[in-house]
Amino acid sequence: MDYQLLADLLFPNVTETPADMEAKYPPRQLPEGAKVTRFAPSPTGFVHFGGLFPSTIGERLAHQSGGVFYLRIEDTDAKREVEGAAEGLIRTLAHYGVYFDEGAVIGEDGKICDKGNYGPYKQSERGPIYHVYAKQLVREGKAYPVFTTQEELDALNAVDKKAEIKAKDWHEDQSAQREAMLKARQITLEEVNSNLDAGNPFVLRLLADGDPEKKLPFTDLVKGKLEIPENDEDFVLLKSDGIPTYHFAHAVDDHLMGTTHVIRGEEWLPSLAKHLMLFRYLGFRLPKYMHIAQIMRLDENGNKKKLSKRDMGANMDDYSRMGYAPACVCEYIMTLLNSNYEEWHMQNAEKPYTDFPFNIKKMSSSGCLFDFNKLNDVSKNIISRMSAEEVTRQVTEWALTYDPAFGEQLAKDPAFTTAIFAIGRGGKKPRKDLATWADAKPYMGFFFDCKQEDEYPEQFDRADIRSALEKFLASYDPADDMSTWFEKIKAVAREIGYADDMKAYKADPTAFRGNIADVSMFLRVAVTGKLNAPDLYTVMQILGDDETRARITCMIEKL
RNA sequence: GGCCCCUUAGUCAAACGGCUAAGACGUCGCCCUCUCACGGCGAAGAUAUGGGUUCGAUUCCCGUAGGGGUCACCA
Repeated sequence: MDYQLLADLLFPNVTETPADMEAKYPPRQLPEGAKVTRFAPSPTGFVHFGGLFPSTIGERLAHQSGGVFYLRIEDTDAKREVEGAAEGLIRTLAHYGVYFDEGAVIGEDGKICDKGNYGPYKQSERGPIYHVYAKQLVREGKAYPVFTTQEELDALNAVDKKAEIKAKDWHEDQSAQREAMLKARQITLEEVNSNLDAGNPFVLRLLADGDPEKKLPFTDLVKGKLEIPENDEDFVLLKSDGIPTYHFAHAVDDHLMGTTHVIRGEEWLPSLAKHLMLFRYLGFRLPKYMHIAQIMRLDENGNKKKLSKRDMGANMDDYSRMGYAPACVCEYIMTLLNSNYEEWHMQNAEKPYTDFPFNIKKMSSSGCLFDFNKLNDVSKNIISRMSAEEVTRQVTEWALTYDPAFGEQLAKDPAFTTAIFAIGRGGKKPRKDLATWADAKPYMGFFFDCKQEDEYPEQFDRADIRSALEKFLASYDPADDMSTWFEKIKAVAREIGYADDMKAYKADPTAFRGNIADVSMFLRVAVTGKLNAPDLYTVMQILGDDETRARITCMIEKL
């Protein structure tokens, strides 16, 4: 077989050589130790948690080392591409602090464009580059074409691959495939010519020289030492439309773009042997690999499953809707990424997570379950340390989008809203009431809208309650300081036969009709409509004399 | 089914072969307390399993089981 002739037949228009490519995309000039990483999504939908995870790692590693983090759009499957997905991806990522130095960016016109010297950054625009290397492989006898008629191709496209594979017998299928592969390798120049003349499309397959009986030692930065069987599958390099498969594009792009660390999900581990082979065939230096464990969820049988796009908590846009602040999600991700993050954070509470020295060695090699409990805890801590102004701003912004009526109430008087969120904030032991912005309404909505959410417990005499409210009203003075205010409540308690001191009450409960906590509760329900609320003195202060009295009066009338 | 990866409490996880196996979240109890929240104290709860190597194994090796992933002209 004359491989040079075959190469010219297959790629008559390719005149450039790999050397030309190398010259066009020279190695990056970066300081020692600088890492070049990328996020390479296929634009098939929204960003999900499982995508934010590796992109955060890439961002951290690159920026922490003075390297480059770039975005490459892997749009080699036109069938699955979703219009506008890439733009959405970039915006969502930016929302979570993942920004790119280079690659596909959103231009002033709102459309995707390139930034950087190693583009194009959309794989669909890199066809000629792939073809240079494809031709080279053919020239060296390392790749060969397999022709298909248009009808066969249509039939191929029609079947649901995944369903088909599940249904068939693996053994039988494998030997059949192997046989077909061996046969396809025997293609002659005559056959190539006649197929080309007939206008039949072809795929380019790699001529695999591996023996799966032999194990290839490999060190993954996350998984550690691995043994992978050599690849013996003549996998597809170029699809019949001339567009590369992931495998081929990965090798060419990450080589030319100078990626030093390939960060991807562990679902790529089974095809790693293919990639090692490709890099070897192409004469490319191998990047470091980090195969990170998947984020899992529990299925209905209690088994762990890969967190997939349809799952609750997968779509990052859901977090916005649920009212999680981006900073909280980022921190939660950091706790999953590096187990010592929390410890560091406790000692460096005021520093941003980007100051944390992220360490590859601290990454877990096993998949973790997504835990809303933990997210909420992380979230409460962060929000508890925010200023009242910041909370007001963010809650208002969230509510205006997802609960407009409430949002407008919050926005009407920002000083009032801020005063509410300032309750119990700022000290060493701040309140932790909010995990999400959506928690705000149940927490402090009563300031705007006093619904009777909770009833007085049955055991209390309505006459006692009425009497307590009336007596309080008679003595209430908004100018009182907190202890005076409380003394007055104590006085009310005594007057209606309730204990004004909890210790005295606990010592002999039968001596009283109730206690000071009960009296406070009478007031609380009247003023807030709830059994539980933040400090009642402050609540009354914020509500103001008129509103406080109005609410208590209203309750007295209802009793 | 073949191959690969993974396995310490419900969850996330420490413990370069060496105490009584950390810590955090969650759960429960007590304290503080005008309720809630915060905070404090405490409790329950784990090395999947069987062998080996070793004075000694969560740690190293082998088997088993369980879980996950993957096996496309998808990424």
